[in-house]
Amino acid sequence: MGRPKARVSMADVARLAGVSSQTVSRVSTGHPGVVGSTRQQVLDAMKELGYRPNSAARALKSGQFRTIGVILFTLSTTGNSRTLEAIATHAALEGYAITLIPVAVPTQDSVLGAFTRLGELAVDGVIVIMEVHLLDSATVTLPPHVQVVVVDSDAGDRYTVVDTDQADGARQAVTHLLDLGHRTVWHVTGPEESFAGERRAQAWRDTLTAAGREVPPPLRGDWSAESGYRAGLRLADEPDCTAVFAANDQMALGVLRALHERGRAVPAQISVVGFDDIPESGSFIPPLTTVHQDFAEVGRHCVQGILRQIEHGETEHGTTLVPTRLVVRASTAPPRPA
Amino acid sequence: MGRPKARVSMADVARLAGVSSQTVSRVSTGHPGVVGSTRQQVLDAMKELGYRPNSAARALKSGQFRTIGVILFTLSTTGNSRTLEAIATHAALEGYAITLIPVAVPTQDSVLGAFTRLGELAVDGVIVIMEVHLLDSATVTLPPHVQVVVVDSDAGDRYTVVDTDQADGARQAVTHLLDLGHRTVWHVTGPEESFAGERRAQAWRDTLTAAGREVPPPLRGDWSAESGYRAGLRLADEPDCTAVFAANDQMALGVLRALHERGRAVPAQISVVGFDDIPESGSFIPPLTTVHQDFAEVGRHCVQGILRQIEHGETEHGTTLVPTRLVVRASTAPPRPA
DNA sequence: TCGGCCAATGTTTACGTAAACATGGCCGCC
DNA sequence: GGCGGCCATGTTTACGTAAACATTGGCCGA
Repeated sequence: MGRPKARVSMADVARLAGVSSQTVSRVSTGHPGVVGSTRQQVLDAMKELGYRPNSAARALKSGQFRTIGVILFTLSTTGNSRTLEAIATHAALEGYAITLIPVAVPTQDSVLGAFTRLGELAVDGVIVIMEVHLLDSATVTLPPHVQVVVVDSDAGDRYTVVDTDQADGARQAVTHLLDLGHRTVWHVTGPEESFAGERRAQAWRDTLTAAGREVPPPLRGDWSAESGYRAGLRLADEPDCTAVFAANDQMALGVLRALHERGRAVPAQISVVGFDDIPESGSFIPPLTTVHQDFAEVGRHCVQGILRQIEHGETEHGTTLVPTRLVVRASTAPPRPA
Repeated sequence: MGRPKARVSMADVARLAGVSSQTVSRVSTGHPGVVGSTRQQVLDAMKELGYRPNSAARALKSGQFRTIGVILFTLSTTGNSRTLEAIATHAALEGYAITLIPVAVPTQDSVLGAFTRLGELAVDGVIVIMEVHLLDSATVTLPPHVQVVVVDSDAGDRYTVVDTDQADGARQAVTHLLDLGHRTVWHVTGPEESFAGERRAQAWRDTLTAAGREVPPPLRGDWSAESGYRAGLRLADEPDCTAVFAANDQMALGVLRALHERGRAVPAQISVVGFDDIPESGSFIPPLTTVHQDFAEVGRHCVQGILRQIEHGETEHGTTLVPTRLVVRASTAPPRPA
């Protein structure tokens, strides 16, 4: 296909339509003050030439890129990829594009690197999906006019933060098990760098304490099913253990397998609750009782929050918590009478 | 913080350093021909002012955005999000940014819409992660100079295509089961719009036929664990069924649950093989034998392919297949002697 | 009837960068 | 010792768009 010309500019359209390029600009941006017949001529010319506005020129002129950057460490956790998807969808709805800024390793340095690169990137705002104690605001210099929204953090005083209500979710999980009659609840935690994990663990501890129950030693996991399996093997050896709260569904899956291999029936002998409600959790053996996270809602709030800052200049920080909901399936039951 | 100035331009740096803005440009782009002492002055001035190059102006001048667009339908499948992650990582390595273009529904219209929007987006190339029979090249007008690489498609004659070697993976799965002594292998397919699913099914059929075995009717799934569960319930009622090949791990999970509920032991009575090797599959009950897909490699080839086109103008199309590998775990065994 | 005003459109300019071209000073060679 | 050439740096210009300002021409009211 012999391409007629590398790129078609407003000037080309203007020439063909017999108007000035400014009139083309007015048509292109939908400004008023162009009479119908002229507008139509311009539109025809645009179509004939296959005109597309040059976004670089627009951005240069307006200082706005209509783009949101998303910094994240990994897409391999359900939450991150689902949140990103929701962000992308809502941003597209508002006419914003998403630029992905992957950070190879979750260290302070690489996050700093991402923020630095950001200065050169064409973004109006940034959403950070990451544990934020990695960000030491004192050493990070954000380019001016770049707004930030953070997921999975407690930095609500410095940034706008959106997150799932981790604490309430954990509380619901533990309360559900206590209500069933379990004396206490064991916990398989996330990795210690994770704020989400930390908060789930804290709420687990608080709920038990508030109910006057003993707090068993937590078992440290790393979100992976494999780590859940290792924890499960140890739990299977705890004669007193009748209820487990795993900090995510993958680890719960590992716990289920360990208990199954050790011949500990779920839920007859031991009840298990997860966190996330990944699509597969309803197909575990047995189907998992878990805490549902609304990632779509988190993504929606992120975009909403960043756009409020970008477009309306609002800089009021604060934390938005998205509610969770316990989904009761078949992995929990009252404890077997001793 | 009283921001000193909204944005710092080369002119500002030039003024402070006492040089011309062109010299600043040369330092900024790393061009030779600037003597050490001058260079240092400029660098100092940049640092003092917090100068960051304006990417919009650069793009306008150079006609290159150093950005790759990724069109995809959903991030909720393991494959898509893992592939995207690899693409983002490799693109970042090459100094390219990734712009996400989510398509709400996988219809021809919305893909067309994405391509149209693309014309206005600041991208040098596009990677499409999607079933491509949705793309009718006759009606799609791509902006000039935008290159395309496609995942999950057979359009190798029109585009550069990168994909997992679906056929070989399925062949390995089926052969493994036949080698164990199973007379034939049942198949739970993906949705019919999926090329990947189609090809796995075709290879399953071909492998059985080539071995002179009977081809049982395939059971249609939709990638979800739930659909696998439904298929599994039906398979549990097939007295002849001793081996099942599910087109992905999620459906295999559903099959496992159905068989478990119906009291059909895996692998003693029925062997199950999946596809994808998601991280959790090693923690299924029992741990799943499955076909490992190297999404990282797919992503790498995508970026490599698109950059070859963008930077070297190569337009030779073709298909790159990334090899798969069977991971044998505990869900397969020889059939019980009749 | 004519001045003024508004609506439609045209002209100029600036956004920040970098290529292309221009300048000036110094060094080496004959 | 003079001149050609080259290296370091400066000046001009263009990329495509859109805001700000300028210019038409027609219509309405006094």
